[in-house]
Amino acid sequence: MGRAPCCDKANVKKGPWSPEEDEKLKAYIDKYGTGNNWIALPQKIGLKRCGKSCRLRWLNYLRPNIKHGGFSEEEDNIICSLYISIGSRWSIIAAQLPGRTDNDIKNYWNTRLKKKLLGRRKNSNINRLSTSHDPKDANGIEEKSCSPILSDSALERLQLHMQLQNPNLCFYNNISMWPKLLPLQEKMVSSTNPLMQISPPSTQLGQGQKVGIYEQISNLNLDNFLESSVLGNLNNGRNLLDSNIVPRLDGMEQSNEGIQTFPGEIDVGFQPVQEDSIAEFDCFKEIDGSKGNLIWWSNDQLDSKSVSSNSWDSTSLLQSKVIYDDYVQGYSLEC
DNA sequence: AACACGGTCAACCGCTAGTGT
DNA sequence: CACACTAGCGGTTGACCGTGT
Repeated sequence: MGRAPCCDKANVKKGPWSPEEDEKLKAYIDKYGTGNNWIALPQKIGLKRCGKSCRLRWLNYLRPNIKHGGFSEEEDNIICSLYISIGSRWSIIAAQLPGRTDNDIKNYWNTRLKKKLLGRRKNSNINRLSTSHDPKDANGIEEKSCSPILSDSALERLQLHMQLQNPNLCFYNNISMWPKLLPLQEKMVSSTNPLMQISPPSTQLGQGQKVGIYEQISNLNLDNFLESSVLGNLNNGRNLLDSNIVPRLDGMEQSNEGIQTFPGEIDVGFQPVQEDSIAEFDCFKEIDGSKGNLIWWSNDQLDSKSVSSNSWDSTSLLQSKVIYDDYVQGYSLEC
């Protein structure tokens, strides 16, 4: 037994809205409001439309102060930042952009922004994938393509991750991009965190360089880092980059919220140690030539209602694992 | 001029969470 | 507690339009 339809589809008009329909809907809502019942609304007005359709039309088009098109560079950066951080939570992203609808942002991302950001990177990534794995096996027999089968979303975010890893742009590899830690913070971080005492061979210091928290992070799993930053942000209500952070590398299983443990991987989590200390964080400038800042968002900057109402926590955990698996699958030497 | 193709965007669809009974 | 119903969300579709051939 299927679900009952929300409306009588036989008597419901579909397709583009006429100006008359718009006027009816707008006039009614202006006068009476939605009455918190979209299903009943079209009958009251005398519109042969589904309630859902009315709602969508109002929210995406008729609502006051709606902006269409003409996204500013600042808006671009906000969308990019949030997409990298939280993925396709369009409603959350839209909540940060007054006058923009989730539908608008979704369309804008899918049709323009994604291409703008990924387009230039695409070729180099393809090259990397094709050259990093010999298409022929030891016997010279051409293998079936081992190109990673990534979900679109995972691929996009992976590519953006890689974009952030660009040696010329990435803050992991570019010390000048590292956020400035307050002296006290740096001291706290280095004195309390075992990670800071671990200096892998790859982190030999060059002149004028320092090994700090961010370089240590760079030796860890990138996805863990990014996903943990998001999880730390939303699950704990604290922002990795707003607060000070302490990556954890203690080899112990962690079950705390916001701490992810992937099989066979170093356990990486982040603990805020000083919430009122805000590190400067402008390291994502000029990604793909953009002059603006990419912004990492703290929980209080996000609409916590929409976040929580979206069951974000559980899905993000799953999603991050999927992305992580995709990443491993895609770039595994076994491939 | 006619056609093909690709980009854009409004609208629809199906699913899920929340709420009321 | 179970069920029904609704709002809201993200993915997808299809019409429209501009551009290239």
